[in-house]
Amino acid sequence: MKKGDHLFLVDGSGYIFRAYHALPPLTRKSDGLPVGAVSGFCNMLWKLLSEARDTSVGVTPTHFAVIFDYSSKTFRNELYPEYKANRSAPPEDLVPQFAVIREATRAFDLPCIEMEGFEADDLIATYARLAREAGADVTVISSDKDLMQLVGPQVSMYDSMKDRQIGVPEVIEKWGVPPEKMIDLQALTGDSVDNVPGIPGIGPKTAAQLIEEFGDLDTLLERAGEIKQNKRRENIIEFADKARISRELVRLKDDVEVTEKLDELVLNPLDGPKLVAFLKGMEFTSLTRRVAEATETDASAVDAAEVAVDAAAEMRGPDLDPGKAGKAGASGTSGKGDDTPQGLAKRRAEATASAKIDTSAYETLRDIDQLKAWCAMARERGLVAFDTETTSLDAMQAELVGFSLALPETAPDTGDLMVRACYAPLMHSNGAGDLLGGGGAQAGQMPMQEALSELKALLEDPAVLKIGQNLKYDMLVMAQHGISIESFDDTMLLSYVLEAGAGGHGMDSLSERWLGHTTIGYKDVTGSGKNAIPFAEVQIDKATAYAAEDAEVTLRLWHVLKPRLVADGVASVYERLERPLAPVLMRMEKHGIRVDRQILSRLSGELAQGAAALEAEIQELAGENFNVGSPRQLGEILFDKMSLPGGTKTKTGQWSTTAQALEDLAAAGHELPRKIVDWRQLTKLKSTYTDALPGFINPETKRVHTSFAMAATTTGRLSSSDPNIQNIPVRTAAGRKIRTAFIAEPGNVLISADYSQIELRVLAHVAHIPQLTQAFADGVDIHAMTASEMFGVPIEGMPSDVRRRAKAINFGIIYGISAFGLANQLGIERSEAGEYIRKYFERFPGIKDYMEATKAEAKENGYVTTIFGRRAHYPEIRSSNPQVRAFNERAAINAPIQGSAADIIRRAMVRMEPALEKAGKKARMLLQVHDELIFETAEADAGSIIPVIVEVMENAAMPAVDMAVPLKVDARAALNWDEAH
DNA sequence: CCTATCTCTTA
DNA sequence: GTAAGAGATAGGT
Repeated sequence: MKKGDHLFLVDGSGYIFRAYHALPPLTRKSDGLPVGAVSGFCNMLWKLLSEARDTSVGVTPTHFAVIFDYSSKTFRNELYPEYKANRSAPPEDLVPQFAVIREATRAFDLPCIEMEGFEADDLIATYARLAREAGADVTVISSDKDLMQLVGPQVSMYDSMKDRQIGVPEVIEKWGVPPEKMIDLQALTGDSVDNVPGIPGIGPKTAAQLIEEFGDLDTLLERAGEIKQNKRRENIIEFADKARISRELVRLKDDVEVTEKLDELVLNPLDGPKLVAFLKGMEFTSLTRRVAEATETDASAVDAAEVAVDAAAEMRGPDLDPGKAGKAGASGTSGKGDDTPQGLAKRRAEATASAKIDTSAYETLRDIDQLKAWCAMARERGLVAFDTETTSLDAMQAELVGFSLALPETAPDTGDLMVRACYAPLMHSNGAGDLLGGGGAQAGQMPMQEALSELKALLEDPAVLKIGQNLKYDMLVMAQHGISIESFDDTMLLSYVLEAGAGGHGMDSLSERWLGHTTIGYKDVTGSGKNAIPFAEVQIDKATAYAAEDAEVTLRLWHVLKPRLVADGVASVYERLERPLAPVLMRMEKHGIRVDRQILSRLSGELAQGAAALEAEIQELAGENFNVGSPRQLGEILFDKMSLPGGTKTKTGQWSTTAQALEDLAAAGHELPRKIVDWRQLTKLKSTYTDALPGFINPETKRVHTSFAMAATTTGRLSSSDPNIQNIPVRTAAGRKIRTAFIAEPGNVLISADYSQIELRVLAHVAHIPQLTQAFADGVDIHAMTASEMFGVPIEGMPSDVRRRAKAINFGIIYGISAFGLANQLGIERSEAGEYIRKYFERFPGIKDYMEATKAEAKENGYVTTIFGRRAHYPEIRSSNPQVRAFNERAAINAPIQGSAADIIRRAMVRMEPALEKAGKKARMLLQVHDELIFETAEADAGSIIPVIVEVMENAAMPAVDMAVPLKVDARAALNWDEAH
């Protein structure tokens, strides 16, 4: 930037609030998204930019930036904890607009700048100073008096709503003091909106007069005794300290270490189609037309952009209200009269939890008319809790035994929530195999088909919200009967979004936690162990108490948890990453993957042979027969009997026989440990995979249907079980053979598409590491680049060991590195590992900053956040036990990285089916392995489908987050998983 | 029969 | 150093 340049700085946050209050309320897009403030903001930007192109107007910007508040927690809160403490929460319909306005800024191709710990005003002050020092002129687009201290010969302000220029004369005219005295003036008057104290009884007029008389604040405070008016004199003397604090609060910080440099703010020509796409998506018809004309864009040829209601704004929503949010969340008061989302959520929780649950009051639906009556009531209410009872935990093999419903009612006297619940038994039978014959249906059950057709009408009615706990399971059960569940909420997912890491999300623990109610256990009705009976054989009255209670508890949980979604600012995580994924995963599980029984059986035989041969050799070398699979017996043989050196003990005092320990012994020339390692590999592969997998082949579908758990991990990853397909071997040749058993149907192929280095890319983005960002932009080998930076070795011809070390360090960083862990991984001394880490931090100082900031955030809030707003809770990070604490710190450092990557692939999965549909190709998504998606499709279609898959995956973060680093996806098709991967 | 411990597989 | 699930053994009930 140079003399003659002109920088425009838009006070985005200030503008949002002004536009919101100035414009007619309740301007909404057709999908209900409130967009009034967005509309005002876009019109303002367009006006500024189109005038900028009109050279007849005097002022034309060469550089441009829009600045936002990041959160209200700034250095000012350290100075004065009450700062902005009386702010009320932003209006509910404004909250979602914060994110959209950032999106709008990007659509205009303008830099969108915000920084944690600083207000927009500080960033504006900093850029204004930098530009001034470069000799350029500055216009601040705002009318906020807090910014008037910046006005001077090179800096002026512009009130875009009143179309008014604010220079030095205007400041003097309005406030009676020149801009440089504005700080002193505000120190005296204070600010009730921001809770800046000032001096009581002094307003702008008196303040200006005092400053005129004494020159500045310090002089005034020194000579306050000279003031004639008694009360005024006393107040100034008494509250002198408050005035000094106030001065520091209103003084803008103009030396923030900003990341975007001035030259990056240069104003580029508008990208017409991009902006038109956004405006079209927002349904701003007249602005769309104006922009299309001015940029010569054919609006009809541009697809409307998806509008982001992203997490970032919701994250900040409650932050804007530290006072009330904090009080409502933490104090024990009932929050009566508190109309913030936090207050409402709290009142709802208290009212719901205080109610008694009576499991003897449930209705059993015996005939179809009773069911019809309940369905009619559900339609009237528009919402119903629903739960299925089945014969199996495996939803693919489960038979429907009955279902329960629960409806909300309002108590006439107190207005509290009351719940009516019922159970409809469908397939209960008498115990089979006893002397009386048994096996017949229990009396008083309605015909299955009629019941199902009533149920279908209810579940598929989008006007009735279905509430369930782990509804993916019920969806799968109902899908077997050709029934889908159309609009729904899931209490398990609500709980997961609200408090992943803070406790379990099963119904029993949720009921204890939120309702203080202990539910009837499944085992209480079925018995356990060898006395257990199938649920279908449970007496109907007992089943009614159990099943209807589940529906009631689910409904009550929903009443408690759903309002907290908005109160806690995590609604978009639920709406975009959790709820829409449930039916997607349901279909993946339902489809399953074909597994070749013959291949596994052959492998089992080979493995058995190999293991048997090794076992014989092992017994021979050991000189006795022992259980090779028993670590305890093995440890005694190796370290007591044979007295091999270097043995270590586990925490329970047993000899450690880990693969690493055995490898070390093998390296020292001992034959036995090597054979143990080999034997373990073979038996592991056999027992866990080749023997176990065939047992998961569904007899009906002949395919394997894993179960994906959506609420199992703290970070947002999925987990897989029954069988776990996320740990199928890949690293060794022997292990990979197991993957060859995962095959496509004849005529089909499997496609595997996986993200390349997604976690390191996320790290580069969240920690703002320029070298990493550049390396990914250039597509260079990231580990080699790291090695080159650290060890000064050129990338060309780098020894593989140097790269290996750098790779271990990169992974270590993601895992919250410790010298101990890195030393272990690389087999080097801890001191050497510590030296590597020191060097790494020296070369990439941003990483250290990121780690410290993340730890501090976790300690402060009890949780950390992904780039999409998902929270991972670490309550034990404040533990007094240093080991526990350190472990939680590492986990907290890892969670935003692992979790953001998990969010990205979730977004891809949610968008994948519509994208494939739109491309007109039939392809089924089958599996997810953290950074990889597996599909099956007709062989002839693979070539045309791969680009669609890659496109969806690589753009999955957009538009909610515009990553600083490109995402890269590799995809391949083959007849089996091993070759596709 | 249930649970804890140890080990090993994946990203 | 992060995140998972699962099998075998051993020891309690």
